[in-house]
Amino acid sequence: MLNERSITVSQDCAECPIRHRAVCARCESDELERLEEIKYYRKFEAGQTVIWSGDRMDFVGSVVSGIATLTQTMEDGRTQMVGLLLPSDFVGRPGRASAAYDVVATTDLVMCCFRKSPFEEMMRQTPHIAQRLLEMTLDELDAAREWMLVLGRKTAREKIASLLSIIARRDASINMRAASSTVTFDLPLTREAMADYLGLTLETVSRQVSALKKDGVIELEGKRHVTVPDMTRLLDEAGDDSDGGMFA
Amino acid sequence: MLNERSITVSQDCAECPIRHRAVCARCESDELERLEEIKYYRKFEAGQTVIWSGDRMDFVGSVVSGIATLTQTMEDGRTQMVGLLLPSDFVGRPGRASAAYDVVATTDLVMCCFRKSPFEEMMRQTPHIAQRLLEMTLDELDAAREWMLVLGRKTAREKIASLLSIIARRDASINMRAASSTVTFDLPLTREAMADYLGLTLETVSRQVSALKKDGVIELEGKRHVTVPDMTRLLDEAGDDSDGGMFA
DNA sequence: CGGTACTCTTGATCTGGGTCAATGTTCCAA
DNA sequence: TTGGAACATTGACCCAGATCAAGAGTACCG
Repeated sequence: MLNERSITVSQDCAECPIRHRAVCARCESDELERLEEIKYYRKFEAGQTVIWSGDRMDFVGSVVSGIATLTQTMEDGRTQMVGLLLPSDFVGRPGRASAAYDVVATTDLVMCCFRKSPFEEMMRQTPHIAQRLLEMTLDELDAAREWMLVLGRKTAREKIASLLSIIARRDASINMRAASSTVTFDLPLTREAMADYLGLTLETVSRQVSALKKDGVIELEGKRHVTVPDMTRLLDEAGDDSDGGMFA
Repeated sequence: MLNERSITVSQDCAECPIRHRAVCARCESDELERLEEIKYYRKFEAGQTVIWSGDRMDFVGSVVSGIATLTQTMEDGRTQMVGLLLPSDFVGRPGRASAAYDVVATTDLVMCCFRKSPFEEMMRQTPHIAQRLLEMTLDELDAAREWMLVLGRKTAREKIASLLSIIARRDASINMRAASSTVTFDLPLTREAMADYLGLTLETVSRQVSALKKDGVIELEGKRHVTVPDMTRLLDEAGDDSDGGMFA
């Protein structure tokens, strides 16, 4: 969830490099071969549900392209997004039979899945897979805790700025114009999804986005295309301590 | 953080059983011996800081007795607790040099620590330690995400009830009177600490605790000693879906 | 085209929880 | 036994964000 995971695409595993790197950092050939045997792809359209909370989940996997969300819902319908799954992020829990959250594709989505029991077996035999997974899980835990601060203590404006910062930062490597701090990206979420992530209502999200626009912190082209003329300013609005250790 | 970790005390590692079980579920004798070599104890008084966010952290460890909190603070002083460390909970991150959060003892605290680099070395050599740690980290991640729902979507009253539920549940095995759903425990946190955990102010915490008392959901003896006459009622107030999968 | 179904924006009003302030309760130390 | 420090309660008032309501784009389909 929202970590910077310096995934370098390896030449040796051409077909599905991101997942292999995500699962097995060292990418040794025999392991890759074994992973190859138990893997398969699944595609989803924007809006489709990958899995419902409580359903049997007999695979683990990672996002190849597109974006998915992890959400929890209370009986009365209040929902909270608890994770945003971006390419290379891992889903599923070795050693648990059913899904703990709803996983929904917010854009068209391709996932690379591994059948769970052979994957678990392989994890038992291949120590550094468990170590890699531990590393990734610790990153997610940090991200979740960072988000607890956002949810518990930030104002609506700071929340929006925080969300925009992470999305911007993750696209930064791709879109940042050299020597400038200008960043441009497309919002992969509706106002409602943003609200669910931030613990706000969609009206408040809309108002605060408008306010940030009016104040020149961001520029909007259409509803979804965002330009941040000055990232420093945005980070400042987010209330992050300078550098923005957020999601690092 | 707040997971039920069915730690059974093993006879073979009498001196410091909880940590060994926490770190190494299978508890084989040669590994225990190696852990023994690199472990040491640290004691803290209530209120002492174990480590400040950003400080070099050259150990990992787990809580033997007492309670510690994990908190983040913004420059302007707003603070959010992101974890509650109870006996058997693990602290520290293999592969990271500095602490990400302030760790503070809220009661007298004993920790069992392992020097980080030999521990990491051992983890490399002993696969199931990494697997055990992965399991624990996944539990913590679930707990953190569960808490995101509390912070983002629950009302003040529900937040208080949620917090009381977890504390009650964790003490349940010890204090629950057979065949009754009555639970009694001491709050290990000040009103302010509760507020920091719940994303509220201490005044609101105080008011809601009083309200739950007035409505007969809880009984108070002094400020800290709580009796829950009917756990079902409390869980209901917390808005948890029936069973209370929370922190399970 | 015109319709209908989303998604988003904006306004008006209400309210839960924050803020400010005063008072209570323990408990310890002088 | 009294003073003070830390923790807790309670009241009065206020405001950020929720709620309710009315449009405005935008896109797709018959």
